Amino acid sequence: MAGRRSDTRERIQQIALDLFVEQGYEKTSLREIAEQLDVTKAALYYHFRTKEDIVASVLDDLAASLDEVLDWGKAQQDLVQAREELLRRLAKLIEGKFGPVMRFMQENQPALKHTFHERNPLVGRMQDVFGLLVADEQDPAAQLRARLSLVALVIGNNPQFQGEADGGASPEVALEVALDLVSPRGEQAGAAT
Amino acid sequence: MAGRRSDTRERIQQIALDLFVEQGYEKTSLREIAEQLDVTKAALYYHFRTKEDIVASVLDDLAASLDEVLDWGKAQQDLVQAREELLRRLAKLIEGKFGPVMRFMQENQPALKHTFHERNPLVGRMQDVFGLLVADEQDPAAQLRARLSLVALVIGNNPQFQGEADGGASPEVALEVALDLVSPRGEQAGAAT
DNA sequence: GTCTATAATGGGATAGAC
DNA sequence: GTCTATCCCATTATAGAC
Repeated sequence: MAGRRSDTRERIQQIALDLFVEQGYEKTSLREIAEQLDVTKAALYYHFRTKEDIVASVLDDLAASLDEVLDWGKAQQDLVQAREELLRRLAKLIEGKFGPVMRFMQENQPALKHTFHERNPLVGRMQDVFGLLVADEQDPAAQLRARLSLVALVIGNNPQFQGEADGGASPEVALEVALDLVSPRGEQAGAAT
Repeated sequence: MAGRRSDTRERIQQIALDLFVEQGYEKTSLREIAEQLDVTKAALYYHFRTKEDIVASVLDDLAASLDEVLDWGKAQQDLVQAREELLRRLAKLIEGKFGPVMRFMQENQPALKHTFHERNPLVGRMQDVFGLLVADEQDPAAQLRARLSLVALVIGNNPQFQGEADGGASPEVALEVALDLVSPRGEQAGAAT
């Protein structure tokens, strides 16, 4: 499915996202994106009406994939047991093609808040993710840990951080740390995995 | 000390930083900063040679305060015991006037990497902080947890996140979570605090 | 120490040919 | 579907008066 008719649109999404992650959304100009694609600015405007729409389309793609995970999670009866699998599925997403998008979101929060304020399809879904991930909604520490578990996955899959570690490992380590953050408090030692 | 002669420079730092955190570094123009201060752009250029210098001066202030904490930490013999106190001192910094700067750093990483690449006085010091915070340098998971502990402090002190939590607490919760992240693995349950 | 006025540059976006 | 050429606008930064 999806064929290959006019993959230019996808090439724009990929190159643009890479540049946005590397240099930031505001610092990256359409001229720069066009140059890397060997096309002109006007060509970009054929595929996307505005610069913002490029980001919006990428965000929509992530939202769609996130919905699959969320639908699965909401259908589970035993949420305590589902939490671990939920985190694994999120990790798979971040290890795959959505790592850059997540990193973009984490490193460009002002742009997301300011330029995409209400048009961001991820805010509500992130709330849902945290809702599934956290055991006791009345426990602020658990709320914070749930957020940190996602941060762990994103940081752990960041090539830059992977280079720093002596051991070298990372996506696996990130998942291990993330799982520990959402596992019930008070009785874990070295179980799971 | 510090008197009050020409507090305009400090007012610029504060207002500018607030706007940088709120809207992002690139989206905030000097005109906007000047308007909030009821002065003109040219006035800013009397106190700071460039827009970048405003950020640099704020970063330098944080670096100086960080050095105090680092000097104390490096002087400790029992690093295992010092780790907890180290984190408390960092928490104090973030609870105080440096919360916005830390949030700025966390939410504007592309700008910091791109525009301040080698001129950022914090990169080396952050490495030092993590070096003190982590027990086993060969353990990638511990490295990641050390980084997350700082993220926890910053997020926990973010007013926006404080509003989300039902309980309401936060700086204390953030410290609790952060401490747990750097405490030796495998034998903690609910101790400390 | 702060102002007005302006230079110089680069950005996003559009019109219309091909 | 991609191009050339152009418009309009905001930005950083400077010059020089007060």
